[in-house]
Amino acid sequence: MKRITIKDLSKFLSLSTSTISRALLHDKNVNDETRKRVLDAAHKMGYKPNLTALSLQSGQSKTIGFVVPEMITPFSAKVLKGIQNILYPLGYRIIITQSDEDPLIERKNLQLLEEFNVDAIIINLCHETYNNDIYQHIMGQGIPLIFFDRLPHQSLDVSKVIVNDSIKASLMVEHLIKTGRKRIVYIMGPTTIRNVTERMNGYKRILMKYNIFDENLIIQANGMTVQHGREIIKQLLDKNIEFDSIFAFSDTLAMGVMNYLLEQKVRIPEDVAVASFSGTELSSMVYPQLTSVQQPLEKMGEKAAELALEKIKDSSAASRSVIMDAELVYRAST
Amino acid sequence: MKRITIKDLSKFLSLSTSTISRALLHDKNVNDETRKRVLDAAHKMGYKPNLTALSLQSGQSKTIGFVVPEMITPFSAKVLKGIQNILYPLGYRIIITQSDEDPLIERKNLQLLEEFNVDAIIINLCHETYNNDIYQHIMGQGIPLIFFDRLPHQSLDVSKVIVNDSIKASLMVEHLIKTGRKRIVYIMGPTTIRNVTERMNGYKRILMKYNIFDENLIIQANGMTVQHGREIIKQLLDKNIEFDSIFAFSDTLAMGVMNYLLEQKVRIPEDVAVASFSGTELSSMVYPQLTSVQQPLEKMGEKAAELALEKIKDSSAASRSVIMDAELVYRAST
DNA sequence: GTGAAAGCGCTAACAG
DNA sequence: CTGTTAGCGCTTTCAC
Repeated sequence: MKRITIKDLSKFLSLSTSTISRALLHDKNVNDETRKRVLDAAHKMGYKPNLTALSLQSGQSKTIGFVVPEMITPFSAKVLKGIQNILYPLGYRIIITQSDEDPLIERKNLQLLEEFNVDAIIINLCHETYNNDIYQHIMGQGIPLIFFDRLPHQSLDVSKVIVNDSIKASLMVEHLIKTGRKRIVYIMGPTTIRNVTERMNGYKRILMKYNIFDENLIIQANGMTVQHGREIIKQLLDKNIEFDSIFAFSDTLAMGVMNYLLEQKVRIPEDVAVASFSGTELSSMVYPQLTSVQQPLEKMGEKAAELALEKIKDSSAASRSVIMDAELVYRAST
Repeated sequence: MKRITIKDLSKFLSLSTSTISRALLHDKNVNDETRKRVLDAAHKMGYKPNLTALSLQSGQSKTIGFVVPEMITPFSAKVLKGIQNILYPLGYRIIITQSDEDPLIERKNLQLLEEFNVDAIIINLCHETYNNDIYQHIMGQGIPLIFFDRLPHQSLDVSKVIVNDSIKASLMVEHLIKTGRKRIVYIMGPTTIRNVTERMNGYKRILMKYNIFDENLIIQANGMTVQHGREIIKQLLDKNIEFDSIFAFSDTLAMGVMNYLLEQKVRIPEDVAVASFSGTELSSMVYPQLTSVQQPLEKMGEKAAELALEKIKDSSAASRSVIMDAELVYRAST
């Protein structure tokens, strides 16, 4: 019932607590015999170190905060997986907070994590600039901040993990062109998200190269949910703008687009091809299965965790930007 | 940079740490004047209590473990939201672990949480019986275990939160019957999950009532992913078994079924109606939108958190089972 | 109404 | 190689 402590072991073995501690920590300054006795007893009595005591002692909470804009899609869960891969074996706890795409909630979450005294925060933010002051504040408190996917606008000196949005967007759009599409719509999310612009740049560059760029084909959704996708494609159809394919900023936008098109008896990909950018399981869960730029989310999580550890170990370590390679996956929608 | 401690305040105000502590805790044994000075200074200097120290002192980690089988669907995230609603304002941390539908990983996760010294664990398990010994062990350590959604088989004395699977399954199947369907297939998941059987019972009962039960129409998928849904419906078609509708155990199974049917040019719902049981956003993200039994996931999370708190406060509190009401939501797939 | 001292579980000087 | 002591930040007796 009650947890066994070092003190219990010390009484039981008639050794000082320090010796027990040393033996447990595999300190060389312990007689082999003694160490064996201690380890045996610890095992038999089911000794488990009290992490709270360790935290207090070391001044580190051994806790990492994870802040994400949403958990409706598997996106964040995938990244979390990667973070857990690295951090759980090291005895770190991970605390997750969801911001619901609301900078104000994100703000609260960050404050909460500060109270929790986390050793570092890994964050995918929901608005480029809104919370810059808090990011600064957190970092001022000596808590490393690692960004992934969506970055803050102002070039804070932070470590980050991203994919090369622009290039991969180009390649995906080029894929559409090569399959004979000419009127390619880019459905973008809110421009308060850096990647939205990055992917647009890639889109624009390749279309210009092929001499088929038409700025009327860039349209902006008010958000990034399936519902937003439905709304924006409806508007597009209502305006009678001609198009033969869609490049959507996210899987969810693409799903909304596809749903609405299918309802209108538009055939995918025969009449309209659809491609997106993301990398979640969603793209292979829908009908038709969605061609998409697949980000290595789990790996990104692992990398982010490693960057966090670097900063924890040495708070003056230089910030690093890791750019990972995303993969184009062609499915039935194109 | 460095966190302000009670000691800092004590030096600054020339008061003992005990007085500071008392003032901060709104103990009556403090002069109003003094309290005001302390509170002011604490605020100005940005004092934040060190939760780790509090934990060590109180013997409670103020941390709750959350164990889920998967985070691909928004199911767990929704429940988590509810848990956070209750627990974050109270200063509790929440640690999440994913079991990937693998009892062995679940086992590891539980052990991890025990190491983390959590005050309670809220769990949605992945196999009815496999880890019973660990559940017992955890409870033996005085850590309350709260189950939701999927329960352990052996009737452990634990608090739990569920919906009335059987009744709602009946109602959903009756909805299919009332829209003219007669050959209704139940696609079930692994029977190592209690709800699978529960929902089957509901399905069976109503079909028998209408005198159209045919046990050949109960088929079992090997898992619960979209892919499993695809495989099982393919088998069904290959076997040339006649059917006009599907009641799927989960949203993901239903999605796999729908995808495959659509690929085979089967019309939904004209040729085959599809309904499922779950309650995640997925059902309105797919085409056609999926009729589904919607569970009040966020509320379930809140309830589970409350049950956990009850047990934390008074470890001898009686276990409670909360049965929540699920709602039938009719969409385009039926 | 306030302070001194002990203790939560552990590690890390410092002695010996 | 082992033991003693102090201290991480906080609350909580026990004195005064």
